[in-house]
Amino acid sequence: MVKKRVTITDIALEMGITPSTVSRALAGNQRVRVDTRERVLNVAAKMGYQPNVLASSLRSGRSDTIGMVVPRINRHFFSHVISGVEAVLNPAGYNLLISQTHERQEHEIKAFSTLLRNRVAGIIVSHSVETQTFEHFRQIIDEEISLVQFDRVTEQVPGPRIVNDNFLGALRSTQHLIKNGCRRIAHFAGALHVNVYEQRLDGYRYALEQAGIDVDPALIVENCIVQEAGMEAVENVIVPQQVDGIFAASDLSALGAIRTLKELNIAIPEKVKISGFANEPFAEMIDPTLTSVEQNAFEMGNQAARSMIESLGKEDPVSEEIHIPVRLIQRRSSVLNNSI
Amino acid sequence: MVKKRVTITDIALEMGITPSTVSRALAGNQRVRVDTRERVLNVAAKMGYQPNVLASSLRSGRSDTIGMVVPRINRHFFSHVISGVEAVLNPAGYNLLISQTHERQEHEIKAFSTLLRNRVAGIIVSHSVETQTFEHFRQIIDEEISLVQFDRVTEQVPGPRIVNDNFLGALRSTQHLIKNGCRRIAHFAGALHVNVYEQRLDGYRYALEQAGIDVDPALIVENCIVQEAGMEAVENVIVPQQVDGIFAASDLSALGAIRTLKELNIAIPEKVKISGFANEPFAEMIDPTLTSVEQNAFEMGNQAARSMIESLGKEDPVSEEIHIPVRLIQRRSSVLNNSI
DNA sequence: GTTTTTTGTGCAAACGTTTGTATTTTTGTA
DNA sequence: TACAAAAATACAAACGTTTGCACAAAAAAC
Repeated sequence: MVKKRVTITDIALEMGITPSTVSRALAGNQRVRVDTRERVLNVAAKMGYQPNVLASSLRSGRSDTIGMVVPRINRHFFSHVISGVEAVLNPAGYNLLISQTHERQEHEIKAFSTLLRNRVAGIIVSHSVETQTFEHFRQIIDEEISLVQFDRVTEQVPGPRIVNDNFLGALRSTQHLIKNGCRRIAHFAGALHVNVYEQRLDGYRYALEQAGIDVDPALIVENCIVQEAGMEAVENVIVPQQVDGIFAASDLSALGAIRTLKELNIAIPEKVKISGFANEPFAEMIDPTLTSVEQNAFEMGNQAARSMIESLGKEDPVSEEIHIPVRLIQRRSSVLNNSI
Repeated sequence: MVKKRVTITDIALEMGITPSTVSRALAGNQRVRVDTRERVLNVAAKMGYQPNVLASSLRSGRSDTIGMVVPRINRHFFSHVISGVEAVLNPAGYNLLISQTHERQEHEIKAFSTLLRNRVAGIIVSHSVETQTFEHFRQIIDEEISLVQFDRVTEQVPGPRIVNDNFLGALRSTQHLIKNGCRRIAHFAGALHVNVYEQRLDGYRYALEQAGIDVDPALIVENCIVQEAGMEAVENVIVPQQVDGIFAASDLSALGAIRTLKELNIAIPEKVKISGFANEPFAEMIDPTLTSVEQNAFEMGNQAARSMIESLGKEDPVSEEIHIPVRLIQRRSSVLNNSI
């Protein structure tokens, strides 16, 4: 099904010179005369030459393809990170090979394998929620392929980690609820072995402690990040425990809570104040609008790409952690008066 | 930066056999004895062998990488199509190389070039909004690379086209407004050189004609697909023209209209009924909830991938058009009583 | 027991580049 | 004009596979 394509040998034959000269001319090598370079470029263009990246990478041992492994491409946050990575990598001459894990470690392992087989120069990854062991990173590290982690990361693997300031976001968010009069504040947490949810819980705890409020374990709802979980939590925790504030680690569970509270005619924000996390697009569209912590996914992608490019130039990976600032966006779900 | 990796030659040396036998064993070739195959597999696993796709593709002339070109990765619709493509392609052993055009034809051309250089087996593409000429598809066609178009497509390029049933969606949507009592129905259209928007306009027109309602050009607002455009259109068209129904080609412009109408205290759906297109996640979250035409992006991706795989097996491309069914979802923005 | 067929391996070339080294051409200098 | 130095080009090997063909050993047929 594939036609034969024009190669540098074809160009060389056409011009009566050698493939090596053509190669050097195309590469902009200094050792080829200016006018021959221009002639080569002309003939190449005329013949519709497209360099064969496979052959080039094979011979040179260099690759301009970066692999990216994310839980789900079609999640708002991740698709924006991807976009941010692409925005930096493409102009720099790199391509992106993308795999999704669907939150399965098994798929993560397969994805790594595929990327290694494709001889990517580096891998940008955010762990699947299942991922708690890291032996499958061994091969990447052993083969000295640059590795950049973002969002869901671990210190057990070397290389740069690009993360949101989850702790600060949670801290500010909880402080905001306290400042607005909440005293019994619940937390909808995620899976606590994942760094982002652990840190959000820490921020929540710290805010309470600073304010002299006891942390009540009964008010911490684990694995509460989807809408349905938020709904159930209202029945099981919010109402029985007489909660007056909710800091949700996810906008979706916050949404679930809002919906159920509205059904029960419990006034938001009068009776219960709510803030979420991620500032999903719907946060400003629902009624009441949802206070949330904005995380700059696009910028996170930019930074991940920049760290990757930097890593590619270095011998040994630097295991720094880079924080992308977050911002609390106050909306009606947590503020009484109409001043916002 | 890249360590030397284990090759089939290393395996062959280790076992005292020949690289060709190793190659055949790994490929599952019949001509190699069963027990040697198993021994090879064992040694390969033990040595941590990862086949070099570059070398393999270079030699065999075959590629298991598919390129995908979309306007924007981080748009809800496209990210779901990508996900759908991936869901079919990955299990079939293909990889996805993704580029975004940011709606620029110039980037589309560059993306094609990149994919060709990477010797992809096929390209799945949805045009940028700028794309009105198609010479840059020439090279893809000439090199006999499989091409599948989706959503934004043209008949000027051969190969399968996977599209939503835009006409039917628009027809049903407009009929729905008519059935609910609207007589002066405006249409927020997109760029009419793009097939999807053209077809939505056609569906709108056809519905009016069938109902014996004159099509008033003053009620057709072109290039009205972002929120701001919807807002402006309320001031410029909806109010002055005493419109009682809006069929928007985009949920975003519908949202803009809703917001401005609410500001002007014009009751929805009592005074103006509205329906959008795409069924974005926010459609069921805003107030009032937005009637919209659901398009199955994930399924569209599945189908695009299936068509691609099919194309790869064929000599000549079949230029069929495959329609993904759409569904009108009735919500409060267009229906008076509470029965929905 | 010899010949034919089958089965399993090995050999070597090829895919399209890049790149170290050798060779030729050009340039500069005496 | 001759000669060395510098510049430009050519040669050939290599990257890691795949694959047609040759070949040997084993199995089957006579």
